[in-house]
Amino acid sequence: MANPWTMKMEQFTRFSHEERQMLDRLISERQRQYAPGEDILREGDHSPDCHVVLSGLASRYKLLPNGERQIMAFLVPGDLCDAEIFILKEMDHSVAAMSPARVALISGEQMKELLSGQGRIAQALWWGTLTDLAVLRERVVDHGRRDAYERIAHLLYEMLVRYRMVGMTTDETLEFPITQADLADATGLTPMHVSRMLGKLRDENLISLKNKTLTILDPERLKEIAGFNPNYLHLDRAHDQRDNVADRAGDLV
Amino acid sequence: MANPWTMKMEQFTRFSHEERQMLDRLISERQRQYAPGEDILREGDHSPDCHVVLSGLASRYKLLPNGERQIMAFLVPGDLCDAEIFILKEMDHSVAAMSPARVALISGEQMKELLSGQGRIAQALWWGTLTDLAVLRERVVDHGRRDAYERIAHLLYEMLVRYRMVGMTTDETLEFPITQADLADATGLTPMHVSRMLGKLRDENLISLKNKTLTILDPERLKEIAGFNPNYLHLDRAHDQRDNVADRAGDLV
DNA sequence: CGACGGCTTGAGGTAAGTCAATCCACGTGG
DNA sequence: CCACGTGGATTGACTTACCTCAAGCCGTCG
Repeated sequence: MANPWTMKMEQFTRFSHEERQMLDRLISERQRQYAPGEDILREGDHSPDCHVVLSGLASRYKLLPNGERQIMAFLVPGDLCDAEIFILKEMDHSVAAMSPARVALISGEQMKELLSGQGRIAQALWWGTLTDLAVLRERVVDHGRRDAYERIAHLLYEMLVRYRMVGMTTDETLEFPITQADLADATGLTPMHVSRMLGKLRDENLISLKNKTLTILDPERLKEIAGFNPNYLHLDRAHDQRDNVADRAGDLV
Repeated sequence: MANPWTMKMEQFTRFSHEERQMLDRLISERQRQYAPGEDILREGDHSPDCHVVLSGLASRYKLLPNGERQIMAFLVPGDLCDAEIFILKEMDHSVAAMSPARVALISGEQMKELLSGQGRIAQALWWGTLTDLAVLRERVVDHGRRDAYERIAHLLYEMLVRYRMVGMTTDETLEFPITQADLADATGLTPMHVSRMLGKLRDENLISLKNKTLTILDPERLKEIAGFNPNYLHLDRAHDQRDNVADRAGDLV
């Protein structure tokens, strides 16, 4: 079973056996467990290490002067928390675990070597960063031009595709530890309104969500409602021959 | 007078004479002029060249199925349009000129060499991409947690700082070819509401905007209203000794 | 002169927010 | 085993920020 970091990057390119072994070694050297709600990185920090989520769920967020929180992204297994660490002086936002999360620590030095190499790993890391950019752009579209209902539909559908990428689900059911308050902070809505919209999605038999478990009952219609266009995820290999479960992400796009 | 690309990157690091010459040469080899409204890159494109804005203003945008447009970023001189070009298969959004714009073309090959080098230029390019990410995150905060008035204040103040970075203004006055309809598509508001909010900013003697010229009359209060925290721009050298005009961007932050 | 793009202003409508009560699932301790 | 507290979800009545529709203005250009 591949590690999620490798698995994610292999949506972009295929690694050699040696490359896979190297990535496996890197993430197994040092790991740390975080409790739900615990900060992995805090605004203003400068950690010597990069952090890769291996299991659980995390969020990027900012706290505003008035105490409000805006979640800018959810991080699923395989996602890098802080690509910036070896270039920028300090974090401009925080990252917190939303469920029990296992995180691999990779030294800035090792990361730098990976990135400045000529190989596929350097390319895959660039791909990851550029894809993060694209996901964030889509979030801006979400907030600017989709109403609450579409916005939540889009977010849920995107989570499904991203979970697929790293083999965290093979059907339409996924772990979903995100509370409605979190969802509100991510979508720019109030928890009450999120509740109403989720209720509506349930009433329409599009999703089922209970006990931190989300099932997409009607992916096709949900995708339609969300106005979901998968091109921004840049799953270049999505329609390759099926050689592992992660490739099934291609079925959704 | 330094070219804006160099100037922007020197907010992050100081280049050697040779590095500056190299960058100058790269952007002078091939250039192209675009008319207002003309597309520089279109969703689905795969250009062999990277594009750097040298003068004028451009925007990243997406068109939605229903014909609405969402502007995700404004590009000022010194900004790279398409860092993705040598990694991703195709553009997931478009870029258009908003005023007469001069753009330098740099071949993907040359770009790849710059990026995979060990020197300061590679680092500065990474810095640029990571800063784009940070600006986009701030846009999400804007849309999620600031009301129309604060949102527009924030956008205007950010433009002032970014113009400063590349020496496009030394006081509080800048070229502002962005129409209210554009501003509406960038902020997720309607043009009518943008008009009302600009009117309010004018009434409060915070800005003056006519003939495509914007003057920030009261930067201190505008910054306050916007809840502007400059850390996300990562102007690491902002408080260095003042050796060129661009460093005055540091005065605002 | 009229036409047109960009901006402004007003009246009325609606999506989403606010405030507040209630409910439910849980864990914890007496 | 029940009492209780707590975090999360739900529901309802009322408010508001922003939208829609529509008219009118102003400068520019053919």
